[in-house]
Amino acid sequence: VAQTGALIEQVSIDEAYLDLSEVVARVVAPATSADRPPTAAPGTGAEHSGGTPWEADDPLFRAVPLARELKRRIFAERGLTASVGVAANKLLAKLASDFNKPDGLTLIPERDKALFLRPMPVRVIHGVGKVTEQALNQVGIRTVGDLQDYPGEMRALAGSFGPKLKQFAFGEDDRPLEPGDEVKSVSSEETFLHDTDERPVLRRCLREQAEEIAAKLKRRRLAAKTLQVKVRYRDFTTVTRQVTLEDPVTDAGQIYRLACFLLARERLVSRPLRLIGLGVSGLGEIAGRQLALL
DNA sequence: TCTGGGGTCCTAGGACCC
DNA sequence: TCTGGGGTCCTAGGACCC
Repeated sequence: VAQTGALIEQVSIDEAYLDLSEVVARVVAPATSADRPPTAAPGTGAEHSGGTPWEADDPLFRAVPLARELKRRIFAERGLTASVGVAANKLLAKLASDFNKPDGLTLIPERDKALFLRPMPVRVIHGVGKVTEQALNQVGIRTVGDLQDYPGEMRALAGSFGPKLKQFAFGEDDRPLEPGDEVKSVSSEETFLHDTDERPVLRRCLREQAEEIAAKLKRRRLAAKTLQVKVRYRDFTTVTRQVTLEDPVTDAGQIYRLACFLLARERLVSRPLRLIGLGVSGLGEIAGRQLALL
């Protein structure tokens, strides 16, 4: 699929969005109806043929053979099944891929999307976690359909995510694919088997974490402006402290020393720790030399 | 579920600047 | 200086995702 020239956004180690719109435009023959996968809308058959004309979904159907081929290749080369969702945007594609999990191929047609979403719990929407779910439940919103019908101000329920959430509820999503692979932060943390405040143990741990982080920075030729330490206590309270540096750091020694300095200054190891961690952000290309402004 | 690890993005307050 | 407005950067915490 990569060879087709599709735009790819890698989300994680085993998940990615592919924009096949260019590719599909070049595909000659539309898929035959025999090639179509089952569409996902549960209990919604042909009864709503009005609205969006069927032609709008044509590009989606054309992508299906590509999705099949992708699954076949993954299995042939890795022995792994994969789930693929075909839809007109990221939100729906993700939902579709989740729909038939172990080895699925699901298409959500444009003309069915709002209806397809209605019976689903709000939690299926990307960006709605435990807290937002609670907030929505509080006002009686349980399904995406409830969300669609809710007349109130979404901002009050979900903050700045509110307006977007409303759009999502109708299956509308205009987020572009982001093919870049820039890293914004690098971190390392460890939870101990037994809580500890023994300095040698903590130091060894920090040392390793600093080295891990430095190695990653080095690989990407990055330097970090901000360094953060994190500790967690027995009661699970978690505290972070950070410093922003004048001169970005790159090497393990610097990172380690700064971490020790922060921990000491803030007296964070006054009780045994369950977790200790280290992270850097404010990443930028390593300064080879400062170029003259011209 | 006595709660891992590596990330991204948002929020809110404060310092500081013009 | 009993007190504006707009902006940036920094800090700490938290929601969410895989």
